[in-house]
Amino acid sequence: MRETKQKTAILEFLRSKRQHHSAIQIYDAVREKIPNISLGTVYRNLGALIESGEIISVETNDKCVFYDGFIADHAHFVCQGCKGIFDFDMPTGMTEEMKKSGFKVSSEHLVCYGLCSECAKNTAQ
Amino acid sequence: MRETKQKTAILEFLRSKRQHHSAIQIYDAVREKIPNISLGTVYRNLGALIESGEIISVETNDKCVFYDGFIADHAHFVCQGCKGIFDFDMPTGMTEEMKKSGFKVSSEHLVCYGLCSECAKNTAQ
DNA sequence: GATATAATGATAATAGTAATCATTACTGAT
DNA sequence: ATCAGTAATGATTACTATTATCATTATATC
Repeated sequence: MRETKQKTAILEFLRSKRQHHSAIQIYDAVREKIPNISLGTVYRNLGALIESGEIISVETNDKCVFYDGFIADHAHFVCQGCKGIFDFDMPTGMTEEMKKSGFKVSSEHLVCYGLCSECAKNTAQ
Repeated sequence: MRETKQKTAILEFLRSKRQHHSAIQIYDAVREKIPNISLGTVYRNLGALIESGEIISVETNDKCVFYDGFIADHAHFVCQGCKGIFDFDMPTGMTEEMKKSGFKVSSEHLVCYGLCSECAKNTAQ
């Protein structure tokens, strides 16, 4: 995998923001640095970066995919009110049962849905 | 929500098989009973059944969506070898941290990736 | 059974992502 | 530093899964 300014810009953007971004959001952000970057290049690099383990992706219920440059094991919470994505520690001891069955777990994706503290406060009457 | 033979057939199929099926697989299976059912109807009913909580959906890494008529809380394991989907108990005590933060958790989706016992055995040299 | 209307089948439309291909630009050897 | 080989790019087209549209059909209520 060669070093290109497009790939570097995408990775730097994802690492600079502790948030989750869709492919188009990344495209828009990177275009400020590389105005003529192609959306295809963004998708190609996101795929390659996932493949190499430099970023991860989060798929939410409504078929949206978000990319995350923070790769330490963590769970995601999707707020159905404000649509925000929040990080949480991954619960431990989760894969015990699977390992017992002889399964080799290479990654685990935990996404929870509900209301964040703010939205929960506002909907309570 | 009205009772239709299309909806009944979809739900019965999903409940009869303890496996996970994509929309097209469901379409093909139900077409044996209702040959002229439309794929749009399948999608419409799958959406409605998810909405009403009668089935659940599992999104895997490679953008495939599978539907599951077994709705008791459980985690999914996707084998990257044979592409099979396996069920596991959902680990307990998982949402403690989220609840402590004032978050209201309504559902949790845990998908793990790796190799099932069979595929792990075959790839070990 | 007649009526109201939700759901259907057929089709077209959309959105997100992947493939194509000529051109550009990294990288390693000279 | 220059060059050659080739991986990655931008522009575009193609694809696939899903959703919307709409006239027609079938379900539930009276």
